[in-house]
Amino acid sequence: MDTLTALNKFREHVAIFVPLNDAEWRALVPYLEVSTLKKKKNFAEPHKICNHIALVVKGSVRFFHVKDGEEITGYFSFENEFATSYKSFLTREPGINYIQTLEDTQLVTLSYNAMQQIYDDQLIGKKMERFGRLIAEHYLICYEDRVASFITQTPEERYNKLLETGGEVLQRIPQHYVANFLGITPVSLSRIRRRIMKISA
Amino acid sequence: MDTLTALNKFREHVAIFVPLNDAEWRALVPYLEVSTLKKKKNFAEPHKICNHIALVVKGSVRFFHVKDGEEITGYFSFENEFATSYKSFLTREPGINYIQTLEDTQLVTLSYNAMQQIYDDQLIGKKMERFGRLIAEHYLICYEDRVASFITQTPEERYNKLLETGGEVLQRIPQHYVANFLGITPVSLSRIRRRIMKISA
DNA sequence: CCAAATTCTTATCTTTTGTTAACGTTCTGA
DNA sequence: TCAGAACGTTAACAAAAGATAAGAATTTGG
Repeated sequence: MDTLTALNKFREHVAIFVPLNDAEWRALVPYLEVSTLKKKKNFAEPHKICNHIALVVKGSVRFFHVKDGEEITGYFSFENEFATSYKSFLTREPGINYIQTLEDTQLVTLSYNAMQQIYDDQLIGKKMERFGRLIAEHYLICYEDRVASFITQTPEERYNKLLETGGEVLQRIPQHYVANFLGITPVSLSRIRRRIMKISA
Repeated sequence: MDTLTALNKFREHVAIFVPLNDAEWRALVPYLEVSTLKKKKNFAEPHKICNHIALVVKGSVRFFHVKDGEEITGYFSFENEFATSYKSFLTREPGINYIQTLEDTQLVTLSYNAMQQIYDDQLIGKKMERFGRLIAEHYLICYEDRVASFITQTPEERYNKLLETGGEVLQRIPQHYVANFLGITPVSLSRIRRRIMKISA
């Protein structure tokens, strides 16, 4: 995808939260960067400050922790979703997880410094504050649901819910990543699937 | 606590995120409400839209779901912490959980409508957009950590971490609420505690 | 194209958790 | 003040999950 198309995808996606007129868009563009990462390249790493927030315009990324040498996958971002190691990005402290591309992936990114400049911009500052707020609120809601699912549901219930609602993850992601995402081991997910098979059969 | 003291506590707490000068504060005050709830009163309920965000200036509240007639506690807010059923508040859809006072509690609240008016206010709109953003970002980070703990840690590890870091919850909250908070049953937490006792003894 | 790596399932065994119930203690509200 | 409710622990059993390993199928990368 060429740079212009990528930028336009970004504009479209931002418009879901705050529509920008042409003048505002022109003010924003200089802050944006378009980058392409090959498969299995890191966008964020532990012990490093995550300096960018990215919109995935093509491809996908995976969030994971490494514990005792094992990768534990926590999240995914597909096309038209944002990705950043939020805590590290916001606090300017080293992060604790990887964000890695699952395939060749194109990103439109904003650096932390660019973000702060934008917030203080005369023309678009207020609108972008709102944008930042709405993005944070959006992901806050996602996490609220997710924490609720960990507290109120069994792994099997979480998987069933994922079957009902979530398409993309189940289609495009290896099952052992999904297991981590649900908070269980791959072996355990395999057993849950068999259990469900037997019941519905 | 009298109304003026409560409002000043609110101002102080907001100042952590965005300091307000006197003119700005005077513009904000008319939107604020101070209310007192007796112990075990609901601030939010399932099937009802949560219309307010609250700062707890005195007392404490507990978030919980009800599943199969059982209460499952997910969170607490103590003094100088905000409380709202975020998803319901933001999406204007009925919530799925209770928020209930644990003791006689005093709150400074903002209604959803007030919030929207404030965001569009000429004088303080931009600053309050930032405030809303920073609050959402703050709680987003809390949730990011919490989800990571569910994915990467065992219940025992989560409890040990809580012992290290969290004071207030452990001091002021019945143990079976803490168990829910950790994603396990009260019986299981009791066993974990015994296990830890034996090791450290 | 083929060897190596990855993925998923299955089995076995161990550990942990859930469930239910009992018991003593503490708290609470009428 | 006093009876009932709530709380924490423990026990016994069932269910589920973790750990490890083996094996088949698939994918991948050189």
